[in-house]
Amino acid sequence: MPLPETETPGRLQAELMSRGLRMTRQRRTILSVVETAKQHLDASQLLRRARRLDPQIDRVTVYRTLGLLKRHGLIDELDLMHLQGEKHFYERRPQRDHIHMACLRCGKITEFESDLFDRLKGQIQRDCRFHIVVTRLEVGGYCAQCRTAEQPNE
Amino acid sequence: MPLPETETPGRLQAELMSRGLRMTRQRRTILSVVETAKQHLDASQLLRRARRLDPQIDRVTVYRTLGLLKRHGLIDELDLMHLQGEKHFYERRPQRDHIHMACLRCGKITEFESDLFDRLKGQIQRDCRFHIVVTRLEVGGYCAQCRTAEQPNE
DNA sequence: CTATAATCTGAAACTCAGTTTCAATAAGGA
DNA sequence: TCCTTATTGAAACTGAGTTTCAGATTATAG
Repeated sequence: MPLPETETPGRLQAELMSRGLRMTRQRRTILSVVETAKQHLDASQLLRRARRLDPQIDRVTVYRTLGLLKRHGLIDELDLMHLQGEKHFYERRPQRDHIHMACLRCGKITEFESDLFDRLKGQIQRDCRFHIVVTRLEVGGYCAQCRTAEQPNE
Repeated sequence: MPLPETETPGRLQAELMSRGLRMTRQRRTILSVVETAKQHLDASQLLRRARRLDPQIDRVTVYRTLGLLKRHGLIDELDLMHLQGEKHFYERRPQRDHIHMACLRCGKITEFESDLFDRLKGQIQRDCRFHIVVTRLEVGGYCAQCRTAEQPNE
């Protein structure tokens, strides 16, 4: 259930430039990796890919650039139910929020958009007088394939 | 917006016993701390409280007991939007799932139950043929008090 | 009421993700 | 081009959580 990829390449760069941030060689490289990623990547995967383009990049620069993108609301940080340790995964902030479902058996991550989710966020803003900046809905369970297979032994 | 506290004390102990697990002095102590906690506690807070009751308890036992409770679905692990580092918080699994809202300014955590959330989970199970085991919906933003105060400087 | 076998605990060492520090470097406006 | 300021990289550090293993404890069988 892949979502449509509608963002134009170079968008992150343009966003950061327009906010008066310096565009360094390292940032350009990291941003291009984030923009072209087809799956959710963690910091070390991002570093590895950035180093293929520019072997001199340090992991500390990756962390700093991720922090920058987070603070500017350009990417979202995911836990994906901590299926694989405590690391975080990143994705460009989508036009419309979606839900991440993580299969506890096969590890597959599925994304899902829903009107009910949009309405729920509206309800939170109204009923709790809470101004939403970021949301994270993660669901752990068993996907259609694994549901029908044998059940987990614990 | 505190939720009603309806669980009976000793419930966690009874649950683990009935599943054939050994009830040690340390586990009893840690479970009683989890059961009587009025807020979301992290592992080190839990350790400190457990040590007031039994100074010999080691942090490794706290982590192991938390893992046990998680695996048995008796507690839920929360990130609370990583407002205070990377640690996790714990709460007894409630009868009905709720949403955690974290104020990015004052750090207050608010809980919220919603029919729309229940319906959304139903939709996920049906439309995605996904068997839900655990959900985590966390929302970051500004609470009613902080919304009206000056806006954050970044 | 022991003896026994399996489980649990504590202490230390370790892992892993992420952060801090600070001197050297690079960006971009004057 | 110069100059100020932001950014980088390398190393050391932090903090949460895990592994290891010998010794202690539990539940149970006799």
